Amino acid sequence: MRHNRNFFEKVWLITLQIPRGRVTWYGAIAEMLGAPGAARTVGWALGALTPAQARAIPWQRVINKSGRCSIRNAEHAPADQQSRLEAEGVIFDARGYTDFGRFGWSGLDPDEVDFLLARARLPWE
DNA sequence: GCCCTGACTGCTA
DNA sequence: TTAGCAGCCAGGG
Repeated sequence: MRHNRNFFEKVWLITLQIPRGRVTWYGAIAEMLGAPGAARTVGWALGALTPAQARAIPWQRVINKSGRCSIRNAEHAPADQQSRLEAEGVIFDARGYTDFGRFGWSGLDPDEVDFLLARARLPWE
């Protein structure tokens, strides 16, 4: 497949598809984009959102694979991300872990990703 | 093209 | 169970 968008934009488009009250992890998004080892780059892409863009992208629904919030951003602390998710109905235990079995997003099939990247627009486009 | 950075991961101790 | 560490990869300088 061939896309004109850069990796960051692809990450944002995928993130937009995560339903309210569901979460996924960095590596899962990287895998959907055909770059299984690029989990760190996914985190970087979300960190690169401007404050205005961050209001349009549900970045809080992407957490690390262990089920915890690992955000490191000047604008937001892990506790902020967790409370945003709790406001959507995601439950965390006392140690800050959530259960992918209950709140995990099933993700997109390769053909769905293909269609999305070819057709979807980012909110500010 | 080389080098550094980062909201990650999986393995080892 | 937690901590450290090396590999990971796209962008930017």
